Amino acid sequence: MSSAPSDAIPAATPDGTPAVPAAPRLRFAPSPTGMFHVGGARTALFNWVMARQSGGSLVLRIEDTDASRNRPEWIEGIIRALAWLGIDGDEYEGPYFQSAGAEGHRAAVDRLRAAGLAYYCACTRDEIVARTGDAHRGYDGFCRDRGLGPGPGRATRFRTPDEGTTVVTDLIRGEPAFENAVLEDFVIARADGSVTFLLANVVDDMTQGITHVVRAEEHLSNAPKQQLLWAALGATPPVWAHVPVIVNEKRQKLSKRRDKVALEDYRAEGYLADAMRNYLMLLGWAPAGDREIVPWEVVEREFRIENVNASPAFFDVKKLRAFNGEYIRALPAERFADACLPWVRAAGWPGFDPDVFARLAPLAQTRIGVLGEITEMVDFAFLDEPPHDDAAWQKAMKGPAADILADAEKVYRDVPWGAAELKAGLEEVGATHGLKLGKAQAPVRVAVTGRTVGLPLFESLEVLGRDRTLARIAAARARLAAEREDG
RNA sequence: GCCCCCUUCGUCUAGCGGCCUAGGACACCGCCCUUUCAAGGCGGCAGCGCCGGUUCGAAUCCGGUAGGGGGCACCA
Repeated sequence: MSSAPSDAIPAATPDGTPAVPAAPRLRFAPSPTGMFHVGGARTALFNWVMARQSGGSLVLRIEDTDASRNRPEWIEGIIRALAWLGIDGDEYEGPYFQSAGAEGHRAAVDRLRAAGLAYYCACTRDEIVARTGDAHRGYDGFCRDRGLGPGPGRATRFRTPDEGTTVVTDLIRGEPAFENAVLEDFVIARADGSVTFLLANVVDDMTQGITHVVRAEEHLSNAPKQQLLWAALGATPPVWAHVPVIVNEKRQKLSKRRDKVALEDYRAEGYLADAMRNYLMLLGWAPAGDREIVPWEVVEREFRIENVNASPAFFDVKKLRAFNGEYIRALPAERFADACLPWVRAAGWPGFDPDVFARLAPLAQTRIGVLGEITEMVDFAFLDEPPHDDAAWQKAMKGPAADILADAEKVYRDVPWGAAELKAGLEEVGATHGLKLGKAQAPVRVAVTGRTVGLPLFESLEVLGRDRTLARIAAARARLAAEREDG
């Protein structure tokens, strides 16, 4: 993080007021209530890039106050996923845990109450709904001026102003204005004394010196409430940036239940971190010029939060996959082979041979979109018999297939064992049956690899070796003969 | 119902008053290359939601309208 502070991130003062901290402080504050998802990843990336390009800092805060929904493995999942994307431990301060700040949170609530800016409320949800007749009407202010003291079942509400407007300065959306009158008196502390998100989040941002809050759009309506809290607590609110949500094909916010959103899942399928983060950054933003696939340095240099599109972006797995293919192809051959190893090993083939794999891998590099697909490309070489695929068999083993196989077996018995010779040999075989190579290779391919499509055939045969190739052709001939007899 | 946000090809975007008969990418469709399939090359299809206004001139500015989205918990 050597670069000098730049003007990349607009300062924290909307209007001429002085004082902006020299270095911006940003934060990523996920709550560990499930698998870390792509939306969170994008938000983290945005924050990270902004911190780096401005010479500021990033803090990671785990908002773990809802004990019933948190799990330690999800916390680890967040940290692991961030590291995968390049945001490892020395890229941020923390992780801090929100649960550790409970004392400060309560103190803030006490201060607010002492100042008359918050009050005890004894209303239950049912009572409120019964009075307002609408589950979405918000709090009606029933306990506002009852002067209630502490007691069982009594939450604490923040007293929102009756008049005026709260204007939120947002780097992406301009200055959304909210009438204070429509802001309900929201709960800041539950009956059991624990504080809610709205308050804890603000207190933590304050104590951690956060100057820029970059988070998902779903929080936009929380911003005026939180800004009021900042002011009530005597601090200058941060600059906000609410990034548009990521949506599915139905244009709805990605949901853990409906959509495939876990970063882990994509990683497990064989998406490369570089491809993923490049793609994620392009959701709502684009580098200068007609470029999309760019080195991370370019992203860090050119990204501007103000240029992020304010409308929701569709998470297009097809495009992600295309990006991934580009990144896979750009890998040096050895790096590609190494990158595939986890999937290849997980396949558990007893006959696996790293040297054979190293020879096959380059042939597969232009043929897969995600690393996980490597197994179906090379499995034939490590199984005792080619994989079974009836559809492929039916398609290839008709017409002159039996004769081609017979001739091929004959020729391959003593042709010099090299791809070029194997190709020439089969070309000749095909010619005697009036077939071009494209047709003639089909039965051999299915006989040896079990599939109708795959790696270049002759190179594959070369790697497989004469004995195994011949054995497979013979086996296919036998099966064909048996089928003919049956009917 | 209330509040807020959003609106360029199917999708992600470039565009920030004339360079736009709107550019790129993914997807899709052709053709070429070719041992299958990819990759690669070439070409094609396709868009400024709508209505007013401002202006010599609008995708770009303003106002409406329609549509979409987010939020409205003692969750975060």
